[in-house]
Amino acid sequence: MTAPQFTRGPAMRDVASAAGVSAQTVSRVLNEHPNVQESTRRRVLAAVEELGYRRNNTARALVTGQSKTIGVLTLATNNYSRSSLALGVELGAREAGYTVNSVTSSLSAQALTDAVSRLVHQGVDGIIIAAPLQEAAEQVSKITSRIPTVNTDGSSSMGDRMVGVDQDIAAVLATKHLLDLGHKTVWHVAGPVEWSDAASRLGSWRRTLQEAGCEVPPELHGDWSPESGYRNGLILGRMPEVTAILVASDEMAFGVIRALTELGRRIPEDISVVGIDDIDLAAFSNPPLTTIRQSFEDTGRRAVQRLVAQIANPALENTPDLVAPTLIVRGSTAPPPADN
Amino acid sequence: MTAPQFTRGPAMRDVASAAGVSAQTVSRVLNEHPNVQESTRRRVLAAVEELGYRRNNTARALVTGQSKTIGVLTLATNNYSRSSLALGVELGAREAGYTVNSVTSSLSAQALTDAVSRLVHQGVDGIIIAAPLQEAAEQVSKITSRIPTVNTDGSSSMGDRMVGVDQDIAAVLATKHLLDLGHKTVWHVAGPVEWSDAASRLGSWRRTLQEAGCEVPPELHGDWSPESGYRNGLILGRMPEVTAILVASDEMAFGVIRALTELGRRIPEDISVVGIDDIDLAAFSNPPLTTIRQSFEDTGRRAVQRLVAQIANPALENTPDLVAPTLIVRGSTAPPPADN
DNA sequence: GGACATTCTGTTATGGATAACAAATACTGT
DNA sequence: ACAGTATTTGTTATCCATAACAGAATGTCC
Repeated sequence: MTAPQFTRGPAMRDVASAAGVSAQTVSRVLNEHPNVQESTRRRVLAAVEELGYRRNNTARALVTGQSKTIGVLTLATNNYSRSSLALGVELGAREAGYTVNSVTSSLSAQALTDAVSRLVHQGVDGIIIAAPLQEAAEQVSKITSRIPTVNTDGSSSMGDRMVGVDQDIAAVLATKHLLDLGHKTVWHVAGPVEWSDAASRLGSWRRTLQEAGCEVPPELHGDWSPESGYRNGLILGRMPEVTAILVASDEMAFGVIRALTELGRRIPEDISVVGIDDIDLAAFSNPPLTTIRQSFEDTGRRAVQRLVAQIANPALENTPDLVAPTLIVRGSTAPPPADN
Repeated sequence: MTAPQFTRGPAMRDVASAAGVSAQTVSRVLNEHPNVQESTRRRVLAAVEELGYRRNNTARALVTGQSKTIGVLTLATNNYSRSSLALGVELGAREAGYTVNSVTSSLSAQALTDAVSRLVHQGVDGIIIAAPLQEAAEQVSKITSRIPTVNTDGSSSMGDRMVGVDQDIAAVLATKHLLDLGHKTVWHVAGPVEWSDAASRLGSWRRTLQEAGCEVPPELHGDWSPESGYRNGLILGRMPEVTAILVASDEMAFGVIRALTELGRRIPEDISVVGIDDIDLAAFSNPPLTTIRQSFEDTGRRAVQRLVAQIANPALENTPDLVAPTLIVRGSTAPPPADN
C-alpha cells in the first residue's frame, strides 16, 4: 500500500550537473563563499533559478549541526502574555534568520520535562522557556545544559539566563500610584504563586506597603483568568474598607471590575483598580484601565537576540536582561472616597 | 580558554556497540519492529537508557522524508483568534505526535509567499494557513501543491482544503438576534475585507437584513483592533437612529462600546451591541458582551487532524469542514428604546 | 532427512548537504 | 624561468538513521 508520494524537488547534484560543475561548487555559491569565479557563480544561479531549486534544510542541519531553529516552551493557556511573547519570538527569529518550533505543556514537572525534551530532540539550536519550571527545574536544566537556553519567567534555578521585564518595579509603580492618590492601603489579587512573575509582584507589593508604613492586607489569589478575577472581585467588593486594588494581570482586573460593578461599587469613585500588562483591550474597558505597561513582544524579541548570541558563542557570559515597565494612568484609579 | 562546546549526544552506533548489536537492530528496537528477540530488545533498551541516547530527528527526517512537523502560517498581529488558533494547533499536533513550526507574515503577497516557502524548506510535512492569501493565493498554491495544506481562512482559491467555523451562520445568528429584539435594522462594523471571514460576515449580515425586509445601512470598516472599533463607535454614537450594531469581532466591539459610553449612549438601553468570537474577556466587559461563540482552539485542532489525515493519505478527498457557531446572549443587547 | 518457510540479525546503500583535503590553474617576485 | 603563493574547482568522507537486501539460525511438513 504505497501512498501517493509528494515528490521531492531537485537536489544539489541536479543543479550541479545542469550547471556543469560539482555539487560542492553549488554549495559554495549558495553559501556565498568568496572564492568562486563570477562566471560560474552566474551559471549556478541560473541553474538554480531554472530548476526551481531550494536547498534542503534537513540535510544541511544534519551536517552542520545547526538547524537554524529555536524552540519555545509555553504553557497551554491562551492569555495575552503568552501570545504576545510568542509573537515577539517569531518576529525576532525571523529577523535573525531563524525559524520557531513551539511546544506547549501543562504545569506538571513531567509535562514540562517532556516538552523540553521534545524540543531538544527535534534538533533546535536553542530554547526559550516561557513557563514556570518549579520542581521540573532540575530535570529541565539537565536537558538544557547541552544547549543554549533563555528563560523569561525568572525561575531562580535558571540562574542568570534571564530576559524579561522587571517585575519588582512593576508592582512598586502600581502600588505607589495608588498610595500617592491617597489610599490608606492597597489590596492585592495575586497570580498563581508558581509563576515567579506573580511571586515577585506579590513580594514588591508587600514591601512597598511596609516601607510606606501601611497595613498589609492579606492577599487573594487568582489563576490569571478573568473568571478568577471575578471571583476575587465578588469578595473584595463586599468589604467596605477596600478602596484600592492592585490586580496582578489586566485580564484578572477585567473580572474584578465586572464583579465590583455588579455589586454596585463604582470605579474609580468607590474603588480604584490597577492592572498589570497593558493588554490591547485595557484602554477600552469601562472604565479604561490604569495599568503597568510591559511589552511581552519586546521581551520575546530580546530573548531571541540573547539566544542567538549565545548560540553563536556558547561561552558568552549571561547577565539578566531586565527592562523597566511604565505606569499608564487611565480612568480606573482616583483618590479614595472623601468619607473614608 | 576553551569555549564550552555544546557536544552532540551519543549516536545510534554508540548504543549499538554498547549493546553488542548492529545499528540496524537498535533502529528496529526503537521503531518497535516485531522481529526482535526479547533478550536483545532489553539489552538495547538498557544501553539506550545508560547512554541517555535520544534519536536524532534530523537524520531520521532526512532518510524517511517525514519530519513529523507541521507548519503554521499566521499574520504578525496579536489578536485573540490568532493566538487561540495557534494554541489549538499546538495541542492537536502534540496529540498526533507532531511538532509545530510557526512563521508569521505581513499581508503582502511577497511576505506571504516567502513565509510559506520558508516552511516548506524547513521540511514540514504539511501546512496550516491561517491568513488571508489574496493575490498571493496563486503563488502560494504553486508552492503548496507539493505538500498537504489546510486553510482556515476560506480564501476561495484554496478550494476545499478548508477547516473552520461557518461564518455565514455567525453573522446571521447575530443579526437575527437583534432583529428579533425589535430593532428596525442593524448597523455593521466589518473587519478588513481581505479576510474572507470578514467578507462572509459582511455578506450574511446584508443578506439577512434584506431577507427580513429591513433597510441595509452602509457598513463601516475596522482592522480587527480595539482602536478601530473605537473610531467607528465615535461615528455611530453620533447618529440617533442607530440602535443596534453588529461588530465583526469582540475586540472591536470593546472599542465600539467604549466610544459609545464616552458619548453618553447607554448600552444596552440606547444601543445594543453584538460581537463575534466570544473571547475570554467578553463575559467580563461592562456590560457583558452578547456575542457569537466560535472556538478557534477547536478549529486549530480540527485543522491538524485534517492535515495529518492528508499527510497519511495524500489522495484523501477534501471537503470543507465547517462547524456551526452559537449565540451567547449577555448584557449588551436589549430591545430598542421605546420612543424609537 | 531434505526442501521450504519463519525469525532474527547484519551489511550495504541512501537521503542531501558540507567539511576537509587535494589538485589544477593563474599569478607573484626574484 | 622557477619556487612559492593565491585562486578556483573537484573528490572523498561525514553527519545519523533507515530501507532494501542478504545471511544465519530455527522450525515445519511430508
